[in-house]
Amino acid sequence: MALTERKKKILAAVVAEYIRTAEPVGSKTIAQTAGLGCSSATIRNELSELVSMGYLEQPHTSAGRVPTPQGYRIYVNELMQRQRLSLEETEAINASLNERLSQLDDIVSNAGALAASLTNYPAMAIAAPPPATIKRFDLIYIDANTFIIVAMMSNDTVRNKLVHLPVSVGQDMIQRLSSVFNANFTNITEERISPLTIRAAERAVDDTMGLTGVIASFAIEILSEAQAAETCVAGANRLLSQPEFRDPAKAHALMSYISDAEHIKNLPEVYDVDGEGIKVLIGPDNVAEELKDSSVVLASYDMGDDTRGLIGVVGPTRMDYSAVAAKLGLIARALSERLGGGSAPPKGLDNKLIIKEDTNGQHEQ
Amino acid sequence: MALTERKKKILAAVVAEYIRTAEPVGSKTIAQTAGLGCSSATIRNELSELVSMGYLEQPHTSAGRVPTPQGYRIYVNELMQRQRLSLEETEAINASLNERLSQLDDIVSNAGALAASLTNYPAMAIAAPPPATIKRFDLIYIDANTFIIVAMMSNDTVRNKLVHLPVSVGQDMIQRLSSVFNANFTNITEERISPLTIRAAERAVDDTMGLTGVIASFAIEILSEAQAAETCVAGANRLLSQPEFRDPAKAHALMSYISDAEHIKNLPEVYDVDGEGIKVLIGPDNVAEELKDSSVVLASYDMGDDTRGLIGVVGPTRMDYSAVAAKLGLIARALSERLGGGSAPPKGLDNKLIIKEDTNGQHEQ
DNA sequence: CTTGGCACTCTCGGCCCTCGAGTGCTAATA
DNA sequence: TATTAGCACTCGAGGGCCGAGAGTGCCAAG
Repeated sequence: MALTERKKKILAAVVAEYIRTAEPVGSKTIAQTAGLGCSSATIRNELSELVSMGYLEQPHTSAGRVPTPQGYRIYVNELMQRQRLSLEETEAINASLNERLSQLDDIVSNAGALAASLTNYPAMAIAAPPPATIKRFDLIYIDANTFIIVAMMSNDTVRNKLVHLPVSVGQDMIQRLSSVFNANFTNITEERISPLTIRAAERAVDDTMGLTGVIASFAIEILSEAQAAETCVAGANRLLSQPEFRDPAKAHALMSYISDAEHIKNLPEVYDVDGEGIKVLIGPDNVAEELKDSSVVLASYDMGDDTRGLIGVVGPTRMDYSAVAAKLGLIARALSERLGGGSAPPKGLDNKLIIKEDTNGQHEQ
Repeated sequence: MALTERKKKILAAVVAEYIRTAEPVGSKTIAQTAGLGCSSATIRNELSELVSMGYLEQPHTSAGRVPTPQGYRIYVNELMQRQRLSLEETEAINASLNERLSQLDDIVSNAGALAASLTNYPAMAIAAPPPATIKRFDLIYIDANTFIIVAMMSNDTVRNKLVHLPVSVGQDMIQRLSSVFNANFTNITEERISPLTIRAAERAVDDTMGLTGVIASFAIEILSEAQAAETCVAGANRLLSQPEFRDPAKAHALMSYISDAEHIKNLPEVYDVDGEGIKVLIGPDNVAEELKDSSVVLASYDMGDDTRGLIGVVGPTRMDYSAVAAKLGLIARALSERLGGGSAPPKGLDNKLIIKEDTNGQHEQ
């Protein structure tokens, strides 16, 4: 049986009210709020049909109705009115975006943190960059025992490493190493670097001190890092403000699950979000057992370099889909605008320097 | 009144048992477990004195005893036997350490994650590095529109930035910029870089395109970043496995507090942990209102370069202090061994290359 | 000083009851 | 045929009551 117009209105009202209050919704409430001119008895009849159609259910005989996952599905796909964010909200979001993204240190984790703070649900962000290669090596000679490897990558990031040597090395050797690596180790993928090619390079520069190996392993390391998906999870604690996680055991289970970036990285559903769209996974839609009682909303954005980034939010099935979708959509669009658009410089920056950078200093022995 | 030997034993038994079970401890339990040959009636007398001395309290008249913060204090300072970690545990910890720290990407967050997973409490890690300066600039000319800035810092990390120019620049200009910056902007702190000095440099190289400003702002940026304390919080969700956080409101409050690195960074108590010691802050010892019901255990370790790092753990006052102290101590010692010891290379590595590195690539427009 | 004994206190869990929200059904009505 | 008012029914939440059990404090005897 198809949904009559009135059934749709009633279903929408039930879902909206349940999202608001987290309590089963009764016929009387709907008669009052939904504003269709009929009595609660009529609504009751409709409700019980919606139950038998599988869109609603009753926790027990004398309780109100609660949406089923199918009910949410219909709501999300057809009934929900696209929430128009108020001007203030849009402003606020843009302000946060500007503030957070001015220091573009780590887009992934910033996008995640932003989504979490705007939606008040735990958020995650993923970026799986396209395979990168090294475009060019530079070896900077510091002193007889020290040099720096600088590698410029095909995606225009730069990586470096400081090498201290227990033995002395001449500037000429550094020179030779540099040209051999530029000749043989640029524009190739990780798997093309083999012990064989390394031995060959070693012989070519007459290296008896293992320098070739050091540079090669640095190359391997940054190549494999460059293709690893970056993930971040932010604001997991926000789960606790949701009444459905009043039970600490439940809360703990889900929080532990989503707090582990490995889990997120391995979610298959994450990898088929199409283009600009927003994807909503409701309860059992989720593949992971731990998420079967929760919902996930995902939005993708253009990171430039043919990369798409993904931001998402996790919450109870009783999630405020329309607000979340609106906010994620806004963030995704804003990010696409800022980062995307191929290699053309973003408007308004034409006469400024365009900079890609690599930062962060660490130690290693 | 001083604590008699027997009172000490009884107090220790109460605290230990309460830590184990999270339930008030009765006189009978102690008579049986503590193994001092006297009856529960005797213990009762002693217990009530311990109550009037302020080391124990009763939730209600007919319940067992629970330690007060002062009780924990005495326990931690005098009564607790230093837990000897079993061989397996030590092995396990060392194994994790080796695995996690082999990729020394980010010591701070790795140390935090490690402490959390070993103790099963939320953990935090902080490192406030000593002020660093730039030792040397290298500008790598890529093409007429592109160059890379490489800055080697006094703490032997290397930072870099890729600069795209909307105009063409000759290799000679890059050359000149490099020598001016090496002459005027090395070995100085951030505040010594002023608009004035930048203007001077600009004139010196005859720069009309703002290149000087770009390099100078990069210098400012990395100098200020280098002196910012790095912080990380890991495993906040572990709080939920503690019975004292069965109440979601409490759990949420504390989790939100500790999940925010800014809060952690600003904890004053964090900054006066002396040398090798382990510091235990019990309930009201904490300055932050949010931590008054919880305890914090802190251990510091030597990161080399005269820097001390800090790892800590947050939990209910009913924390297993002796296990936590033992584990944090072990981690701190292991880290000190690996990272510390001034600039002398760690033993066993003498004939290997010693490497300090800087990695991580990012974008900026 | 210690200890067995005993009365007392307080919490916890189970049980019962009432209250109220909400339903489903029926019969009357438009 | 669709709607509605009315009414009996169901079920859970909350409150009060009670008994069991754990633990205490005190007393008098060893």
